[in-house]
Amino acid sequence: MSQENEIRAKGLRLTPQRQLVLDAVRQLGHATPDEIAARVRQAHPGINLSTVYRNLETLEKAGFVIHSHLGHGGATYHAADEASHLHLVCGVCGNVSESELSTADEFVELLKSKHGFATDVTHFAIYGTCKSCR
Amino acid sequence: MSQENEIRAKGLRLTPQRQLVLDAVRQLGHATPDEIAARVRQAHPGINLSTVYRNLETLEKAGFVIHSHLGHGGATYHAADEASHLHLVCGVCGNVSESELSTADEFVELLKSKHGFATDVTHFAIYGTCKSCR
DNA sequence: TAAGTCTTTGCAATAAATTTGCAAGTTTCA
DNA sequence: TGAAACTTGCAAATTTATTGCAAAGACTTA
Repeated sequence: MSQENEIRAKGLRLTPQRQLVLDAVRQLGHATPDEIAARVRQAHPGINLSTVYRNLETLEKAGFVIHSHLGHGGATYHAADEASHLHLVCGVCGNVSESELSTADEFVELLKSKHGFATDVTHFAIYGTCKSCR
Repeated sequence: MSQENEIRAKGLRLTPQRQLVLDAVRQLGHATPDEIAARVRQAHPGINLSTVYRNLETLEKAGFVIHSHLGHGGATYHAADEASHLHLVCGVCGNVSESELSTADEFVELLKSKHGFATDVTHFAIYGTCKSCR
């Protein structure tokens, strides 16, 4: 074989569906399983939603993608190697904006020193009201 | 009438179900609609889940309770007048611990000055790994 | 306190988001 | 290439939450 695929390199089987799901997550930035399925269907119309769910789970275990909780409902996925950031969700307009991880540095430090808690600030959204909705 | 009930005082009708839902939220601290229903059933076995949902919604609009997002799924409710706090959810053991609101003061300030974002830190959980799971 | 009015409840049906069982189809690797 | 292990598609089952309605209950007022 000419060049090792990254998915195979992690000991996973390479299927078109799996590769497409990973590609879609990378292209979409933040996306729900449903949005990811829609994207994959552009190249591979027959893919089943359950296949998308199962691949997201597999890809997350392998470290390719990460999910976080932005809205009031389901998870959204993004590529693990994408520079990560805080998600600021506006409760009024529903918009998701971003902030650098470093914004939370002091806060994370405090939680560690006060409670011994190792925070992953990217996993859940920061909720509030954005500038323009105030 | 002898003494005004707090629920009636807000212009809501006082039903046993409604009072029991409010009581349950207060007693349970953080609880999902399902847990609340289970608690209410101890006193009022026939209550329907949809009644619980509708009352939680009504009680939230009236300012008695507040929901936040702790786990990976649904909302949990707590009394609005309970001293509020940050929710620290451990991804390993699933435990929810608390931290004072003031822990986030600097962080909230930063988000405001950097992005004009008014944060409600109680609404979503802070996710990470707790002391004993590290 | 009984009538009238508006709200709430229980129940059944529905909806949305996932998850699971399984048979058939693929991918790997010796 | 062939056997073993893993994946997929499909349908059915779950879980969590919402909605329509008719019956029951709470309130108000005369």
